[in-house]
Amino acid sequence: MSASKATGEPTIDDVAAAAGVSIRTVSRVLNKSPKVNENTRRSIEAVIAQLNFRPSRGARALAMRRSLLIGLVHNDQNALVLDTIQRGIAGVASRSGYELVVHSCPAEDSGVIEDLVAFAERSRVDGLVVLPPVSGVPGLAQALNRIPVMAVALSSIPLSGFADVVVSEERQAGSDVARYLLELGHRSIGMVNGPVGVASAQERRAGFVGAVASEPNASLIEAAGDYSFEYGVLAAEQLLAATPRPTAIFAANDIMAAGVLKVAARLRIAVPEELSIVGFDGSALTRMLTPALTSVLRPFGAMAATAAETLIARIEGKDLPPAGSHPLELVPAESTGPAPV
Amino acid sequence: MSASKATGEPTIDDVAAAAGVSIRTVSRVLNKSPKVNENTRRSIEAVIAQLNFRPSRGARALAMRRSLLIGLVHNDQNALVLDTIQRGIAGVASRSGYELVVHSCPAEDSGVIEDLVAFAERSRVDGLVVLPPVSGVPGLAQALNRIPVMAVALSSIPLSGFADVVVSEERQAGSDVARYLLELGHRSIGMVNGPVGVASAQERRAGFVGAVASEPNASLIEAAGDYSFEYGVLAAEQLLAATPRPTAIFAANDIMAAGVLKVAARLRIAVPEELSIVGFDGSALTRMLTPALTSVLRPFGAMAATAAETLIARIEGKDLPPAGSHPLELVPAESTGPAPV
DNA sequence: TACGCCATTGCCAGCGCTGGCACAAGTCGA
DNA sequence: TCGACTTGTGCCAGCGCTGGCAATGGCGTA
Repeated sequence: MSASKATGEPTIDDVAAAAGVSIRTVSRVLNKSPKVNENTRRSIEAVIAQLNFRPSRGARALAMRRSLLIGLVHNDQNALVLDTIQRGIAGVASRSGYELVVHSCPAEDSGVIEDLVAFAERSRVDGLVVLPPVSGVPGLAQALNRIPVMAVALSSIPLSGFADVVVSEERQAGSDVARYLLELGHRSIGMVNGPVGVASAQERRAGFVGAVASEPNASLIEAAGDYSFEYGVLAAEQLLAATPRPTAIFAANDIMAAGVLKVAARLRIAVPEELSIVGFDGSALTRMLTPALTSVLRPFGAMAATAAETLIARIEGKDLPPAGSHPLELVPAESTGPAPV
Repeated sequence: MSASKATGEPTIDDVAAAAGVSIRTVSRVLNKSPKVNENTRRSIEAVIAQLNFRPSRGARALAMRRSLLIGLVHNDQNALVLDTIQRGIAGVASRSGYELVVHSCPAEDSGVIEDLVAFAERSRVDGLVVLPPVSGVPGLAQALNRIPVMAVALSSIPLSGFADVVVSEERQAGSDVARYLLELGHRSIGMVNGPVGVASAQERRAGFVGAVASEPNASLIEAAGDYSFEYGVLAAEQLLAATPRPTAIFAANDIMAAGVLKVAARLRIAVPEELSIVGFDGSALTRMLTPALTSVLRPFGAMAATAAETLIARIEGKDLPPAGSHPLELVPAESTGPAPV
């Protein structure tokens, strides 16, 4: 009954004793139950603050049959925005009493599902947030059907089998980029695509391709990509060897755009005078490159927060309107300019 | 007694029943206790595999009076290497039954300690790994004295008050960079320093400054920095306005080096013909810049793994020899060359 | 005045696991 | 052959918390 039986930490019993109520009432306060008298609540809260009491996560998890943990799964393709995303999720999660457990996927495709399932079972998280390109792995949703899973930044194409995805307006953004380049006078345009399995990349592409096609004089060449810098380099070498050489290239993420920029420098093609380059993500990288990269800003923090909110609602069995879509914003910088005459 | 009382998950009781032993013996197998007969162990492991049983983290934590959670604290200065570090920690942790909980610190200095203490109490992690520059916050070690804390990438200077730090050979690396630049013929040299509170940055600086000073004809100008890109830009503007203008600049991390590169481009100073630039960290950024950045590769994954191993040993009360130091490697790339004549 | 109802609060029984013993069985030297 | 060990296993008692009731007290209403 007295203070801190084993660990030295105060327990709910200590709080109850000090406040002169039963532990059940303290528990109600902790869980924000409405069935507690306002005065009682206040006095208990005062005792909690005074004792610096924190409920034991383990005991709570055991009694509630939940772990109060949310998992985040990603791989290093997201390195540049990982912090933003983690912050977005952790903020929402901690407000609801959850903590964020992260797991990096192996880089290779093979074994991703096994690895993820093992992680989910081992860590006993209550729900999972998955970032692309991991979320594009076929069969993932099925393999993880024991717990709620949210995918961030997938498009509205229900390709992936996930019940819940946080969407952003990829198609619109793709067509925005195309129109921007067309208005600058570009007619010979290249595109470095994102991974085939990632739906958002496909929507982005669809928006871009559609808008370019609407201009009769414009031609488009595409190259495959997987979001990696190396692939950006490869794709750029391919595109810049084409005849006629593109005067503008849209890369599906900033990292591949950096690869394009790198190749342009090596080939002594002036950016933006001879070649305009547009990236995607609006990551910190855009500022660091020379010239600074024109890119499409994706609100990763907000998207992650939305994902976390929806996920927690699902875990707790609440109904929440489906997450609305997030707008994307084209941010012009130094890497784009009028088409050369 | 029968299967899966509440959550549908198999419990240790199910395993014990199926294997025809008591739950205590199953528990011993789970905890790798040596006091189990080899045959018994094998048959229990078979049942565990067959039932796909995973011990409940909550129950385990409650009974062991530990959360089996390790916290990682960082802020976005580490964005580029965050994934590597998380992977390094998570790998070691999961092998020992721990999971990694991450927390991003607020960017502003004020309130970092309060935020961290709140996180540590709320999440009930068993131990914490702290990355710089967060680890350089004065008073942090004292505030977190309830749980073991490891700091990664601090130097051997016991400035910070942490009992355990994973060190790397910062001083040596600093002097390596200096000698490298001196051998290339540079005599007018600039340095963009790291944050004042971060001991590793100070050691690095000491090694660099000392080695430059050993060359009688060499002169050094320094500028303050805080690891951010913006500060790299500011520092570069300052250094490149000096007379005589430095022919080489060493930045305390890659991100600030990117800022220097940016300013050089803006001022139309050719790199490396007129100005050599050396970064620090060996992050992915080095490849993405043009010219590719000469940098010092820090083995973040290995350092993180060492930190995790030592931390877990401390949590479990084991004795472990203090973490050895990690060597750093200068990796020449395109941003450095002979001093202009 | 008696009854039913609502707002609060307390009691009991676990959640699934591990620590500390006690105990059964086998081993060995005297 | 017997006690003294060693090895392997089982039993009991929680760890700190929450869920489902039952219990309490105050009040309006018939």
